[in-house]
Amino acid sequence: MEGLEDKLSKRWRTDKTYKFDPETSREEVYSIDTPPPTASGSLHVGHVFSYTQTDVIARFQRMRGRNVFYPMGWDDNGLPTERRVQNYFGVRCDPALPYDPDYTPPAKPAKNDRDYDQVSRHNFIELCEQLAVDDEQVFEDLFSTLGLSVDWDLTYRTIDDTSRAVSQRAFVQNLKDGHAYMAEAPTLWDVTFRTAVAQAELEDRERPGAFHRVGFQRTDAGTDAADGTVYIETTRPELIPACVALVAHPDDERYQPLFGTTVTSPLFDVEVPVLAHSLAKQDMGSGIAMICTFGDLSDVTWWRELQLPTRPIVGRDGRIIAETPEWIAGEGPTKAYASLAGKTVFSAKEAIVELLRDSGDMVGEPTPTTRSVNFYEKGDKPLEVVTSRQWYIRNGGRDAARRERLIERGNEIEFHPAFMRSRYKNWVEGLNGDWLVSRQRYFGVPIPIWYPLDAAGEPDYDHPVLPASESLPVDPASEPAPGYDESQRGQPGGFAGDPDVLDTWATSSLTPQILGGWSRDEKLFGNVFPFDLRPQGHDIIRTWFFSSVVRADSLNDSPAWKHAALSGWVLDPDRKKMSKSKGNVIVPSDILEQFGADAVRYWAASARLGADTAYEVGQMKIGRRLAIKLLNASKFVLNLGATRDSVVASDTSVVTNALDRSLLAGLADVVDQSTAAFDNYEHARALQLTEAFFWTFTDDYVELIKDRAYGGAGAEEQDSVLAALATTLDSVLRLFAPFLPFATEEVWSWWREGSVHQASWPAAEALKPIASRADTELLATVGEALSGIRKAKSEAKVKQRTEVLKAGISAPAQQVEQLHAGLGDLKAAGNVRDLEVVQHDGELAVSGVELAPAE
RNA sequence: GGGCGAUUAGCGCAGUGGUAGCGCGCUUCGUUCACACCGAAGAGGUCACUGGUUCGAAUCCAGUAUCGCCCA
Repeated sequence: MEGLEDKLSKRWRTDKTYKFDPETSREEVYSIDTPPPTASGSLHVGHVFSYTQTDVIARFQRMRGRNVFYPMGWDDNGLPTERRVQNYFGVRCDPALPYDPDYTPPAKPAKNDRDYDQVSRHNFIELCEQLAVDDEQVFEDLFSTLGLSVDWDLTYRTIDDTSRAVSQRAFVQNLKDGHAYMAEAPTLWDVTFRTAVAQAELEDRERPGAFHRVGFQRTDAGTDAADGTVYIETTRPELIPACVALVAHPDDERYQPLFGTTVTSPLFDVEVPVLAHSLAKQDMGSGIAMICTFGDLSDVTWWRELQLPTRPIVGRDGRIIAETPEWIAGEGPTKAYASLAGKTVFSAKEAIVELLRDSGDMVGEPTPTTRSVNFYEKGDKPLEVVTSRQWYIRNGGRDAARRERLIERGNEIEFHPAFMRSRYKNWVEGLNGDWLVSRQRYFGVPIPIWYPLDAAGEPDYDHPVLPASESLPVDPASEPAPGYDESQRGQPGGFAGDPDVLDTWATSSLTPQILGGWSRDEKLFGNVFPFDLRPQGHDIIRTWFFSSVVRADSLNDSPAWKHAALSGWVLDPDRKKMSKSKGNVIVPSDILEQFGADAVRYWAASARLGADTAYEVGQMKIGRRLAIKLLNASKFVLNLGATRDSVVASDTSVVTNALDRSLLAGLADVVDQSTAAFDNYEHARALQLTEAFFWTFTDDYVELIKDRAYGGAGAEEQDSVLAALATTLDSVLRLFAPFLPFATEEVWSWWREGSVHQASWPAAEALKPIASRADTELLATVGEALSGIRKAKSEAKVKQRTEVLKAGISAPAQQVEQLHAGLGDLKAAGNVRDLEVVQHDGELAVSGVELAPAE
């Protein structure tokens, strides 16, 4: 096994074994839209696992005669790369700095990120590009060693010129068609990364908090003197200055009398209405809540549906806005606000609790509680909701008809396994807003938009300036808007470039368009789109899968793919998800080195699609054993004299022996079943079938026919055996080729021309004439008898080669016939001198074994 | 709280209506000219639980429990 990966993967590269032929037609093509991995992330065993499963399918389709379009790309666009570049080089982007063409990063990054080098946006992007290329080489080497049958000539990057152009073109197209729009709206905001965050990037986390019981004064207290105070319980008292209303459930009798009245907020004396809304929870706290702009997504819903004013107090830096807002007036309120201004929300909370305590507006002590809080999946501070101007793509989140349409798109795609479709459906049904695609970052695809500036220098957002399609990709931060000169940038009457980049998903959702040649090579696009296969993990159905469906629907009015193959996850042996923090991550290059690619592939391919699978070294050892067994058994078969010419083709008359016919009938059956399994995207089943057949072949058949193969029963019998051996080896190599590409290719090279990976998938047709007059059970029966003889020797604790002087086999009539057909082979393999077969009802049994005395 | 899935031998898994399977591990034996990175043989399971449908259920239905994932 050693050395095969290196030798053969180089040969495949040189010979362009996996090259896609562009001169083709749609029916010939099998196209695969692999989600490009993030090369700046760490390589983990999950990559090896899922990419192997895809490759197995690709190899099968190629052998079935399809022109396989199987590119690999690198998703090097976006935050993970930015982060890695910052830490790797010790730099930080300051977009205000000018470009320094001679810049070199520090030899060693500063320990504290405060001391990182400040670099211009252009320099920062250069560093991203530089590091991404290095990272990608590591991935490519690994995938080559693993034996992925990717056409490396088609490699792409989600940040390269083509991808940027396609991404921008698609965005402009969406904008023209009304699928993209700009809006000023409450937006989930990560204060650490200073960027907006989309619904798909959200994560709920449990966080400790505390209910603060705070009183609001009724403005009609004079008329209803009983009690002029309404108590709310809030976990975010620091947002009291942002309060715009109180809300209770319409059925809540305690508060029904208050609906339509107003109250004033403590400390700030702002008058707000008391309103009813069904989203308010009667059993939560005191049953009445304050609505702030904005504490969380419920606030956003209330604000929108109850048409409330906006009173934001949290800035994009996560701090309370410094200037006193206009709605806070009077000496007391102004002073109270001043003591919060500029503080983080955390400090502001402490400060306001003190104020409320002193003023007596807070009753009792805060009650600890746990609540779930929105986080950006990559962030570690709770998200704030801020109002800002952002770009959106319509995804059905605000439009039920469109949601239905996208669910229907999902129904047009065949999921493997089928139950995964409900993940998609559930996600689409649960959407609550459009897809926010602007990101306030640097390393990404720039939003290809400029805005005219009016006489006062204010941007006119209603009349954005779009680039011409042929000028893409563009960078509005460094290129002037069409029809303007760079000198007019930022000048009254001039223009401004949109400073943001697109969400990475806005580009990665376009991999079918990027690699299929959309808008650049319509002939190619017509031949590969919609893609036959989308392989991916089930965890990214809501992100990658969904966003791709959205784009293909809006741009191409089509589903993006015909089939989706969802891989499971790799779990550690304790069935926990592997993660860096748990320290249970396996380095793929180590296991490839240790067990060999075929062995690792065997482990990955023996898992069904969708099945989460334990990382198991034992399974790789089995794979390694299988690969070695295949090499050894093949060597043996070929040394017996089997050649290419021994393989049975149209003339099947050479196979005269019934046992040989039985083997080939079994082979025909395995070919049929394995093909059906593959067609059904059940590669694990195909592997299992072939493997079981192969072990029967080596353990029973090969043992039985050795004497005949050496010529012990004459030339005709020998020819029959050699034909059966060669035919079986030929098919078995093809059946195993998708799983064990290295071992099968090595064996193929010993006796055949070209590559097994360009050979055709075996067809049972040629074997049908043999199978039709064969007894498929014969081999199993004779094998069972052989086992009986071996057992007698095993129990007598003698060597297996010990001669048997005399033995008897009793079996039902049908099996007696089978045993007679294989009697010569059985006697030779068991080294039996005198073997008597008698008919007897009941199970086959070996008895009366007389062993020759030990020497 | 909602959705989806899993539960079969010590471990990892296959098995969608007809006598419970595979591999590892374990026990015993064995270096015959393909293979010690090996071979042969063997032991080992109330198919999570409770009901139901059926002549017959690991398999279909309902419920329960435990675990996992996704979403609130």
